Amino acid sequence: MSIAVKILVVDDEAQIRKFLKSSFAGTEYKVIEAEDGQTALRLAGTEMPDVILLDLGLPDIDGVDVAKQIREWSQVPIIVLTARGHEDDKVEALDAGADDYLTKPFSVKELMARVKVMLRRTLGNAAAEPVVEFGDCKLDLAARLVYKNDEVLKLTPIEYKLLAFMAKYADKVVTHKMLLSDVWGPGYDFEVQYLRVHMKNLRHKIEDEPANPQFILTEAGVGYRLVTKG
Amino acid sequence: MSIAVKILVVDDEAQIRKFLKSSFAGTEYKVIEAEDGQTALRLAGTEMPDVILLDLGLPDIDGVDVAKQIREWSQVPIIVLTARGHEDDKVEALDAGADDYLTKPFSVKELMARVKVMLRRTLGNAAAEPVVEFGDCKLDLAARLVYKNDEVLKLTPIEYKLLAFMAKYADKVVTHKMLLSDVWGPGYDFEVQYLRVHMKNLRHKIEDEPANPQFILTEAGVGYRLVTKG
DNA sequence: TGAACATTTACATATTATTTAATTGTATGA
DNA sequence: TCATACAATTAAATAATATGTAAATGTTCA
Repeated sequence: MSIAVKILVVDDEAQIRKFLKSSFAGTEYKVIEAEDGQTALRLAGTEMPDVILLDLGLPDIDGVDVAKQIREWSQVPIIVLTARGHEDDKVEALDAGADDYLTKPFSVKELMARVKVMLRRTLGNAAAEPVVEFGDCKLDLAARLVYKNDEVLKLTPIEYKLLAFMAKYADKVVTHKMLLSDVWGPGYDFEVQYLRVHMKNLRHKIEDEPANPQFILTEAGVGYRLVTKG
Repeated sequence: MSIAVKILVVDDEAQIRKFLKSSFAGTEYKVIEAEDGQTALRLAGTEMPDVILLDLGLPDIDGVDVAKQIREWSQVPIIVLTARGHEDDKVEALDAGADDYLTKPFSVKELMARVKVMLRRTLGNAAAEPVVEFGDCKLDLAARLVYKNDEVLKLTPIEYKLLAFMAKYADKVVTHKMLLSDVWGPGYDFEVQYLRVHMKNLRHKIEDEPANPQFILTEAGVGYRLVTKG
């Protein structure tokens, strides 16, 4: 990656913007700033950032709407920043198309890691691969088969659908709602218990240590995330 | 993919035609008949046979002339049948464009062999034959034949279509819907019971232990999968 | 008409999904 | 820090579906 990666930071607090800008100083990243939703939408279009860090508490437009509007024309990864106490918003934002979230206060280290993961998806391999790998598992979407150590795993239809959906959003957070609507259809948004049971069963087939999952991670109160980085 | 090999038998003796037809019954070959030269020329044009077995003693046109006329526009292999005592004619026929000859009486085995040689010459080099193997079975898509331990299996049309479709997607899961639409056509998407019955019958012909299938695997709630790799 | 094949029916078995309930883990405010 | 409420994991029971099978009934074609 020779050209600098452009990060759009959207936050109304100048202090936060400054903090983030200095955090990325001296790295391969270039930070541009927006202090409100209007500016964010404009810069998202003109500057073509590689990643957007979006605070939800903006003075003019609701952060969720900003995410929604950007998603209408762009696939740029959006990482949502929420303050503790306003955590309901993040689920809404994820449903609106955001890719990941961080709760303030967060460590720079973790932020960097999340940004890197997002970039690997978009810059690394643009074409959607028909095969997703994680650990010693391999998901062949074309063949509709899942392997663990080159042996075909026996998954039920629901288990497969759940895994395939998470794989589609590899390394990104998928909300309960997204999973429930995709697998069970509309009207099942609140049957979170279904997810818990099936995720447990999935983990027992995929994870080496189901009680300490390495691939299917729980995002408490939000959803799940399939980790593919090795 | 070629359909069954078509053989045009040209002979004025109904007994001979019947004999040849029964000889090829139950094989990959389909026999059509002509009892005189006129009919032979017409069928050679309309039916597009893959091989022509031509008796030289025809009531209306001289067999040699039939061969000559066909050669004016077609390269279809012509095997001439001559009775002992009229063996001079065969030289003439070969000069006229015939490819091979057999002297009556001839054995079915020899006839088959000669036909195969002819077919290899025309069809063989056309394209590498698509063959799918699994266990001790072999599916020859070009010849439309299925072997188990080198013996030809007798499959019904539906059974063959099902197997061929699964072979096309070898080692991948094919859904009930895919199979039903391909074999029965649109509008049969829900007749899963058809599949169950025919798959059971297929397994009884292909599998060593139909109750514990090794090749035609069930993907519960989804479809089936033909395993071709060990 | 008989033979080969396809469809339909009925039912035992196998596989999945859902529900329930007990337990453990985690976030958060006093 | 601790208590508390909520969320998540887990196992086990029950319900719902899917599958394989055999056997009866149609259908087609020579």
